[in-house]
Amino acid sequence: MKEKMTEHSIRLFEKKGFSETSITDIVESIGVTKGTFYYYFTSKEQLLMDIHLAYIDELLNEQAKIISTPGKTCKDILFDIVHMLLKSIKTKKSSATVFFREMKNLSNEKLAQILPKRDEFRSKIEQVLICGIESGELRANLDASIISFAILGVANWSYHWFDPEGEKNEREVADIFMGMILHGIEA
Amino acid sequence: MKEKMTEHSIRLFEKKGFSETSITDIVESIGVTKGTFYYYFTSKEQLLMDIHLAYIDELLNEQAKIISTPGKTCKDILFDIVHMLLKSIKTKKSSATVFFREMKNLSNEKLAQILPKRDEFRSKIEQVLICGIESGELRANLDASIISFAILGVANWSYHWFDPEGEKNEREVADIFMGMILHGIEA
Amino acid sequence: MKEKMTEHSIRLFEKKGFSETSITDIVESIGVTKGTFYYYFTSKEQLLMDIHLAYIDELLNEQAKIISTPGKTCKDILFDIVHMLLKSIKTKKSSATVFFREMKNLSNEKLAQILPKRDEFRSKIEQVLICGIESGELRANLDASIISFAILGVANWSYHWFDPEGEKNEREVADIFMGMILHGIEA
Amino acid sequence: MKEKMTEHSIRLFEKKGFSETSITDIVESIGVTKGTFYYYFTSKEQLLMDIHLAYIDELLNEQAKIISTPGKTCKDILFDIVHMLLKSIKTKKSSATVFFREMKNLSNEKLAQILPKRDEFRSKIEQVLICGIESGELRANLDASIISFAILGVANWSYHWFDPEGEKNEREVADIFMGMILHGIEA
DNA sequence: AATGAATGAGGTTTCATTCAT
DNA sequence: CATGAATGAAACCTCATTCAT
Repeated sequence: MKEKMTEHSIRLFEKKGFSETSITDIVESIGVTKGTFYYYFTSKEQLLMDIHLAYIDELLNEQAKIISTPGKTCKDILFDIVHMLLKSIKTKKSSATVFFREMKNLSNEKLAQILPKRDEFRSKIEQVLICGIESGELRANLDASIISFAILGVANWSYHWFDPEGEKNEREVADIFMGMILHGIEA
Repeated sequence: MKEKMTEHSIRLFEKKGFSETSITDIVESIGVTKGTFYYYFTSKEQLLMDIHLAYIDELLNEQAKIISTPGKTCKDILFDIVHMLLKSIKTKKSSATVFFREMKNLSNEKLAQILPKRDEFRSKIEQVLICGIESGELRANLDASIISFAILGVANWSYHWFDPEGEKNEREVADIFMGMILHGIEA
Repeated sequence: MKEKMTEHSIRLFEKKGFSETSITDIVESIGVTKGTFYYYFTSKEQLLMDIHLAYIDELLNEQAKIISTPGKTCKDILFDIVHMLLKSIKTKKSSATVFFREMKNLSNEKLAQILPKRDEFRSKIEQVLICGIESGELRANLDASIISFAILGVANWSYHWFDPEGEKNEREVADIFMGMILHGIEA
Repeated sequence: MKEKMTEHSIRLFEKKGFSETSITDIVESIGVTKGTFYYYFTSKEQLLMDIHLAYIDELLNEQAKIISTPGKTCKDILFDIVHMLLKSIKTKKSSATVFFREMKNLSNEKLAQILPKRDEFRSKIEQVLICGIESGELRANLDASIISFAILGVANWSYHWFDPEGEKNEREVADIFMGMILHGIEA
């Protein structure tokens, strides 16, 4: 039941926004009453926090798996991370949207739990870049920090437009993205 | 007075979010009464619409100026657009945040005015890419559409993290971004 | 201008109700601004009072003319009064509706000016009835007071349904009404 | 509680008018909070609609009982209907006032539910008249439609003045009314 | 004679939350 | 586990009115 509520909430939050979705909206969407909601969640914010945590923890988890897999070049790792982000936008578009858009609805204390994880994710990318520079795979004069933001921008921005049912699937988009990130677009 | 109200609203919307900012918050921030707000705006949504229109129209305007300036290569144009986006995030960070985050608070009719403009901006970038491909400046095998989203992602994502007072200014960040976009990061 | 404003107000009050019609509605309907309204009227209530006074004074005036015309039987007078009420509903339907429906929006002091006039109108009808009873024109056992209310009811209720453009004109309806009032409907 | 709220609302609407009565007025009159009101009613208009429906349905119901009772002449039926209307004005004066005066505060969709019922009530009276004409009880040359409005006017107008505590009770007034309606007032 | 900026009180409605059952 | 009645604070918005110009 808690799971079911969370699912429905994510969908509603994506469509209408967190503030614009009322507890009534949520409980009516699954045919129970408000009391039931407060049996499973202590507050609306708690529910939002659950969604955030589930999303970022999953991302960090996937990222860790990618990084720790032996026998990969840094470029392989970067590709896998970008690909994984697109896959997550494909399968969890609603969660992604809520995650990127509704963060400000968390209280400062809750934010203090989420923000470090967000930065950890980016920071791991930066480390991969540095590792690649040191190993000679990547250009020596890169600003690893700014480039990590650039790569995140390329991948994450997809939640604004990427359509999993569209012409290109997430693998193809990841290929195109990595083509540009690695080799640029200049002739 | 209307201008003043809009300014303060943008700042508040950025900090607290559109839905979380009340008319009371706005009018108290400048020491007038609610009636005054409704003397100048027909609704809260109208104010949000004004902000959106002002932002996107300004972007389109700047973009048009860049594109129509004679004697530029396509790469110059791309650089100028990315640079311009970063400048606009620097000087109008609040507006940018509101623009990218609070779009769902517009009614469908209002959205129908904004979305085409947003896509026009992206589409212009795609045209520059195509033009560059045809002239031989850019690689022939690019997917101009997806790449236009990638470039937008790199630039626009900055509103999440770019600090105009930080270590790098908008010119330097634009240089780094264009370095990656044009030449890639591979050694 | 004052006249024009009153006319438009009556029409708006009829259609939307007094409370539901704002000063803005009124001034916009004639293309001036709110200041202008307050140049001519001291308050919205004052305007309503003007409408009430104009209506009831006109009715009393017409009634007085009918009663004072020499050489009429009481039945003639009753007919003329009923006919006059129907004519007034025909030509001043909006005023009539406002008069009968929006009285409660007058303050007690204003009501104290209107109510005696309303009762004076009815009372005059009662006097005509009494006069007719004494002269032998009307049945001796009538309750003149209650019958005066009955006659008023027959005539005034017309504002709910009488359509001057309809099948019967006000003269024909007055004839039918008086037929019933004088001779009843029994075979 | 819902019943209690409706009762108090009717009383307040009668005294101050629908628009002039605020939700605050209503809930304060029974010592609950505004939230409670909206727990039972979806809107203020819904409450007004409830009142209208309850009133007209009750009238139609009573009318149907009168008409379907066997062994009555048409004149009996007419008397019973007029008497019933006066009784309803006696016992439900507030509802009657609200019903006759506040109809314009219903939206068009709601009106479309009420108006047919109102006309059904009048139409039933017309049918009784026609039946009486055909049976020879009533004069052959009556305009049944207009006369039905006249009878309704006589009876319904009472809500403006009838005082159940006054000199005459509703039975006596009904007798006087029917005396005029059946036999007229002429000597 | 008319305007337009500003007010402030009050309107209807929404909603997260509580709690006895 | 779940309900349903109730709360109360706060939301957006309207509007009669004032007043300097």
